[in-house]
Amino acid sequence: MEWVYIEDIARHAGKEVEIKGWVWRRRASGRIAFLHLRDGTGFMQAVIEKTNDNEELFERVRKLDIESSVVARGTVREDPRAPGGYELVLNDLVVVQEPVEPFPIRKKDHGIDFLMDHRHLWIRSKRQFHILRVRHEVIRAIREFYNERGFVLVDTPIFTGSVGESAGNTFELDYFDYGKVYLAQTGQLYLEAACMALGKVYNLGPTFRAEKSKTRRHLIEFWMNEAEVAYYEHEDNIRLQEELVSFVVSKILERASTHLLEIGRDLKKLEKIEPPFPRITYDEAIDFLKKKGFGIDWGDDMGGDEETAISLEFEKPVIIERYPRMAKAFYMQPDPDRPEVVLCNDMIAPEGYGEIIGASQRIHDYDLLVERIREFNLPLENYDWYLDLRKYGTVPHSGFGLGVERTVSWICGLDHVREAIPFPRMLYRLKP
RNA sequence: UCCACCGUAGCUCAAUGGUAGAGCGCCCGGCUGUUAACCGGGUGGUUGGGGGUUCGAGUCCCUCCGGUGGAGCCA
Repeated sequence: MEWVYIEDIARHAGKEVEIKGWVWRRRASGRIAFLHLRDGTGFMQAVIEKTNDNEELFERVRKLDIESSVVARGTVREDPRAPGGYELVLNDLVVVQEPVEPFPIRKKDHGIDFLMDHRHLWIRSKRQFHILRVRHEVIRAIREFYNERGFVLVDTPIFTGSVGESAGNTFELDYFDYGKVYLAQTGQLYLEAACMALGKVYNLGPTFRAEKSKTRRHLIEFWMNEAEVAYYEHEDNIRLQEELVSFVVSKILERASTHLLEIGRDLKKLEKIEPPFPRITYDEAIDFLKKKGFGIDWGDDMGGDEETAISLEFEKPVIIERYPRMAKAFYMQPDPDRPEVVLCNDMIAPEGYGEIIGASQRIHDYDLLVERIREFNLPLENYDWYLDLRKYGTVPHSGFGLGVERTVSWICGLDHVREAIPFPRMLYRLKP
């Protein structure tokens, strides 16, 4: 008998097949019983009506506990009463294992603490199934975007000898007798080196921030996609970001809209996402926030509430550009017309989802970069190889980092990034 | 690190300082198409730990532990 996956079931209507999976739900009356099965690719129901010939099977089915692993055999039947339109008319069932005790996550309300403690089991639930499938499609679309445009994947290291941009907030560990090394907060400096070798480069991997942040937008370990392009300037950079985000959203709508609908996402909001995105300068943002009554002055960085207030003004992601240079990282290129601001931008997702991209044109002039490193009181010796890049054929270049979980969270309409990654690492939460 | 809130049955939550309860789950029975099935019966407690106030504490106070949300910082 042919083993088929639930996602392919429609192609097997009328045929006798085998499904290998788990019992998701069970309902039974005196004469008819339903088993809702899942197999990792989807959910479907199996049905059995009691007859003179199948009493033994019927009794086994109506007593099966949820999360029993089973191999179910039967005929695929199209039926409008079945969720999904197809069901399996059972004629045989092999139990691989029955749970040794009742599965803890049942059809009822659970608090987040309980669910997080049971994350290894929680991911079997329907909502998590759909979210993790969307995450998979988001990452697939990101890779596709770059690959179609001739970018080269450059995997940047997790262990780094020198600190990235800021000295605090890094995880420090012992590296044999070499001394201290740090877990990467960003691969940017390496991508800057790589773009001088390969032109257009990107990475996609985990990054680590030792920040004691406890908010719906923060993870300690999160996945970031970064891109860096030689000869790209500020405007080229923004255009690339708009195209990336629009591409990802359109691919999700194309391939994963059923998942989004299952978790209650309003697709109309995503269908509006196409370039160009609205743009405001930092100056305009500050004026707007002051009018809204925020106690913020020119030179201050924006917090989550400020970003949310701005994002709610637009239906698409909004680009905020040209921040004061002292509020941003040392390596950002000054605006030639206004040296007090830098050629950078953030991209703020709609509906209050916050910053999903941080971007800038990088300083390519050796002397200016040295001056900035000194101005920010950073140890010059840590940046020896980074400065080298400015000694040999330096060119303008630009890049950005996209937060994968925040993007997934926005696309899915989640209320916390912890559901956008299979096993979130959060403050004081490392299990499972 | 700081601020706020929370911790009671397996889970989600009630309980004016005065006999610890409900719904769901689970177990048993019933039900011929269920969609969070339904109906009947049963099961269920060191009220997070310690100390204190009080005739009496789930409730008030102190302290510790754990959790959630937020701030700062960022993707």
